[in-house]
Amino acid sequence: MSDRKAASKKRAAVIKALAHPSRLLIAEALMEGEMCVCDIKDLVAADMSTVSKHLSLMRAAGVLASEKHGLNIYYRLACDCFADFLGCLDQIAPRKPKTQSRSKTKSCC
Amino acid sequence: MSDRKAASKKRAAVIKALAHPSRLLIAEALMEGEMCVCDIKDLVAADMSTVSKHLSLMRAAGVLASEKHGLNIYYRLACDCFADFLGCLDQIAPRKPKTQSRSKTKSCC
DNA sequence: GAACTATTTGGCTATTTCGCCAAATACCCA
DNA sequence: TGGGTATTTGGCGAAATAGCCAAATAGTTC
Repeated sequence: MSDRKAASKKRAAVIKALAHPSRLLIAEALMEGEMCVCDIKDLVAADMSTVSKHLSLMRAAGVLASEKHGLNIYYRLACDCFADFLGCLDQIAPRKPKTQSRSKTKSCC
Repeated sequence: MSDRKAASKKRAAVIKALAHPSRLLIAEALMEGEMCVCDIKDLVAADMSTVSKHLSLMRAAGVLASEKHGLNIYYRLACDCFADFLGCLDQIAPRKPKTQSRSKTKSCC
């Protein structure tokens, strides 16, 4: 695979790491601060192994970092810049559907 | 599906719309200005129908808008905020792998 | 209106992703 | 060392996605 294509795929992988409802939820929660896997499991309400795989994927993409404290493993965002990332997302798809002040026509930016 | 879950899925869909090498390439190109489908087809070097489906998906997610001028249909970004979005991406996964000034260890933010 | 061009849609197969279960691993503490 | 807790990994079936071809559509020009 060409360098250019590999880079393109890597970049897409980073986005893919957030392109799933559960993973997006995790990323949003981690903006508040780090969490251990068991808490994240409660947050997304899925099987432990499913959550673990989501976290592994996100870490592999460079989106998350993890660290062990005592018995638990804590995950946190690897990058501060997600505020920008998610801010843009909010303009296109608001977090709370009912709170949308304007009409149904998507009025972005 | 609950409102909350639907919103979450919609938000993920927006990100998904960029989570593919070809679609990311298209979005990056459109930051320079609008393009017609045939030019985009040359850009991503794929079958016309494949490109069209990518574009439809991105428009459905609210990422792109389209307009007809003469014979051609022109697509453009529906939102200015992608600069932030992609700026964050650049911090995690640089556009050009070789130009990476630091060592291989990912030093984000 | 017929031929032509640009784009979209339908249908199909191949590939990838998802999420559960069960098993494995890692690590702490008695 | 051995039991216990937290997390990861392997495997599998189900669902979603990708990309090609062929056919349909829309709109233009003659």
